[in-house]
Amino acid sequence: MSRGSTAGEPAPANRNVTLRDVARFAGVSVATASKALNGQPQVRAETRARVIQAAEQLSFSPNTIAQSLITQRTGTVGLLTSDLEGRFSIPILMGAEDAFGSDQTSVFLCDARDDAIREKHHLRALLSRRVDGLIVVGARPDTRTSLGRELPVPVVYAYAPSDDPRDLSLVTDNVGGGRMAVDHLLRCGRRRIAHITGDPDYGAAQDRARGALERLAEEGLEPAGGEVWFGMWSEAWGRGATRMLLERCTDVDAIFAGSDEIARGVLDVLHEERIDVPSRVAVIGFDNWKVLAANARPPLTTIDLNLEQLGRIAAQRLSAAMEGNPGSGVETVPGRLVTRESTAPLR
Amino acid sequence: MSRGSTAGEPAPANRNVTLRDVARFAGVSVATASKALNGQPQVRAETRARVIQAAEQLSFSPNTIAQSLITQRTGTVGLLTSDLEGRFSIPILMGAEDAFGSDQTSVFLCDARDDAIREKHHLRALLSRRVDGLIVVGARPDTRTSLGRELPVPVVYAYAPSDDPRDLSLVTDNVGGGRMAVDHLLRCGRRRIAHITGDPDYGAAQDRARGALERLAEEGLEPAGGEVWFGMWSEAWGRGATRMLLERCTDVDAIFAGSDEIARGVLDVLHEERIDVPSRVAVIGFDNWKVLAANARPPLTTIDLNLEQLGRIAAQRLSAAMEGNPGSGVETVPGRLVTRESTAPLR
DNA sequence: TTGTATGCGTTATCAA
DNA sequence: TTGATAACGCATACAA
Repeated sequence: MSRGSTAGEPAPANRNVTLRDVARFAGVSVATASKALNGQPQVRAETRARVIQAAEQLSFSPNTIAQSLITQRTGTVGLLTSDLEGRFSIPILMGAEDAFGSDQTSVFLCDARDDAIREKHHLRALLSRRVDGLIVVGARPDTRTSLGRELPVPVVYAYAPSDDPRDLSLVTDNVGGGRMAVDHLLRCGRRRIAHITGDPDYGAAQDRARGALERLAEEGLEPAGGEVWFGMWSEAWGRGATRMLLERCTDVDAIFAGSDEIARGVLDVLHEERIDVPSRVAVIGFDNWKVLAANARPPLTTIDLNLEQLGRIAAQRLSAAMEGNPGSGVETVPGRLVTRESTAPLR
Repeated sequence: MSRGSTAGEPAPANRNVTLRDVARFAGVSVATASKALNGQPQVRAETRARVIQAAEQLSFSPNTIAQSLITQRTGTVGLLTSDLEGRFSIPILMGAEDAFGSDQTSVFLCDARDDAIREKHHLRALLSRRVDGLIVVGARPDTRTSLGRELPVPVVYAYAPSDDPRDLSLVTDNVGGGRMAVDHLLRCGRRRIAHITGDPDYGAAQDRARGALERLAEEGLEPAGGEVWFGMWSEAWGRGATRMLLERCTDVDAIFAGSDEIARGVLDVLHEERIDVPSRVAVIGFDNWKVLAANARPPLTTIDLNLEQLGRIAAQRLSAAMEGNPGSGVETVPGRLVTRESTAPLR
C-alpha cells in the first residue's frame, strides 16, 4: 500500500530499492542486473527484459552517488557566479543550465557575491563534491584573475575573461556591437550620429565606443558633438547628456545610447522637446533589456549580446574539456541587432 | 614540482589524495585518521594533531561522495524553478542559496521552463542524485499542483503555493501589500485614491486590489474613479488608464499602481499633463523593481515583497523538515514599504 | 551467458 | 586509545 501507485501514474522513484532488490526480484545476480540495465551486450535478451521489468515494477532508480564513486565522474558541474543579482549572469546561467541536458549533467549554483573569500569557499565546497568541471561567470565584462592552473577539473570563464591566456574564456562582442549599432544607423541614412554612454571605467563602455568610432571613421565621419559622451549607466545621465547634446549640436539625426537605460533617458528628453523619433532623430540602445526596450516610447531598437547563447557555448566548451579536449584563449560571441520602432530610414 | 605550492598560497585541493594516504603519512590507520579529522573524542590529542597536519600537508579534501554513500545524506538540495527568466524567481533563488551556507548544503539548479514534462524529468534526476530536499519555485503567485506526497524527501513550495494543504508553502503577502500601499497614501493625507493595476486573471492583481479596497473601506472611502482599473502589466496600460482616470476624475490626489511598470506609465502621463508628483498627486508602485523604481521621475515609492527573505525562509523551513520537523499549510511573508520621492504628505 | 569477487573512499562497529 | 573489518550501492575483471 505504502508503495502503491494506481495504474497510469508513474510510481515515484523509491529510494530504498537497490540493485540487489531488482536482481533478487528478477532471479539473477547483481552483476547481471547491472549489465542488463546498462545495456552491456553480454546478456541474454530475455534476461535483460526480465531485469528491466523488475526495475520498473520496483520503480528502481540507480544511486548516482554509488555510481560516481566507481566511475570517478559525478555528472555535475559548478556554476560559480559573482553576482546573481546582476541581470547579465542570469541569461548566461540559463543558457548553461539549458545546454547541460539535465539527465547528463546537473548544475551546482554558487553565488560568490563578488567576494574573493566567498569564492574560495565555494570553490573548495564544489571540489570536495567532485564536480567534473566549472563555469565561472563574472559580473562585469572586465578581466578577472584566474582561478589558477592547478585545479583538478576544467574551467571555462564566461562574460569576465580570465587574465591567464591559457584559460578558456567566452566574452561578449562589445566592439562588434558598437559597430553594428552605428552600421544600422548609417543604413538608415543617418550621418550626424551621437554616442551617449556610461561609466568610462567599464571596458564595455570603451569597447562599444571604439566599435562605433571605427565604423564612423570608415565613412569619414566623426560623432555628432565631436566626442563620445561618457557618464553613468542611468536614465538620468541619458537625459542630461541629451539636453547638452541638443544645445551644442542642433542637427543631430541619430543617437546611439550605450545602454537601454541611457536610451530611455534619451527618448524622454526628445519627447519633451517634441523631437520626433524616429523620423527626425533615430535612437538605438544596447542590451535588449526587455522591460526597458519593449516598453519604451517608441519601442527601442537595440543590440542584444546573446548572453544565453554565450552560456550555452560555455557549457559546450566545458563538456568538450571534460571529454579531454580543452581549449584556451578568448572566444568572442557575436551580438545581434533587434529592430523595433525607434529607428527607421530617413524620410 | 607538480604538486608544489609556494609558501603562503593555499595548496589547491588535491583530488587524488585519499584518507589512506593521510593515514599512512601520519603513521596511523585509516579508522584513526577518520576519527581524528572528524573530531571524535576517542583519540589522543597528539595523534589528532599529527593527522590534521598530515591532511594539511597533503592538502587532503574528503570525498563527499563516499561520505554520502555511508551517511545517506548528500548535503544537497534541488531548486526546481519553473521560470528562471522571470524576475521573481531570481531573488527567491538568491535568498535560498544564501541561507544554505555553502559548506553545509549545495544547491542544484533546475529550470523546468514551466513545462510539466520537463519538471518530471528534473525531478527524477534530482532524486537519483539523492538530494536531501527540494524547493519548488513557481513563476506566478497562483496555486500549482503538488508534486505529491510520495516523495522520499521533504519539499517546500515558494511563491506559487501547492494545492495540497498538507504541503508547506511560502507566499508573498499581496493583500497586505495592497493595504500597506493605501495606508501609506492615507498617512500622506490623501483621500481621493485611485488603483490602476494589471491583468485581472492574476491572483496577485486581485489580492492587491482587495487589500487596497479593504483599507479604503475602513476609512469609509471608495477608490477614485469608482472602481479598480484592471488591465495589463505594462507601461502602456499605465499611461492609458491614467489618461482615462484624469478625464473622469479631476480631483484625484493619489494613484496606487499595481506594479512598477504600470507606475512608470502613470508618472509619464502626469508629467505630460504638468501635474506635479508628489505635491498634487502621489504615486506608489509595487514590486520595487529597482531599474524602474529608482530611475523614475521622481524616484518611485513602492512595495517590496521581500522575495529574498522568502527564499531564505524557504531554505530554513526545508532544513527544519530535513531535520525531521516538517511543516504544512501556507505561510505568508510580509512585504515592506520602500519610500522614495513620489509620495509625500499633502502640502 | 551468468555469477563471484573486488574495490571506489569513507564511516562505524567492534576487538585488541 | 587504536586498528582490523564490515558496510554503503554499484560496476567490472575474471571465473565458471
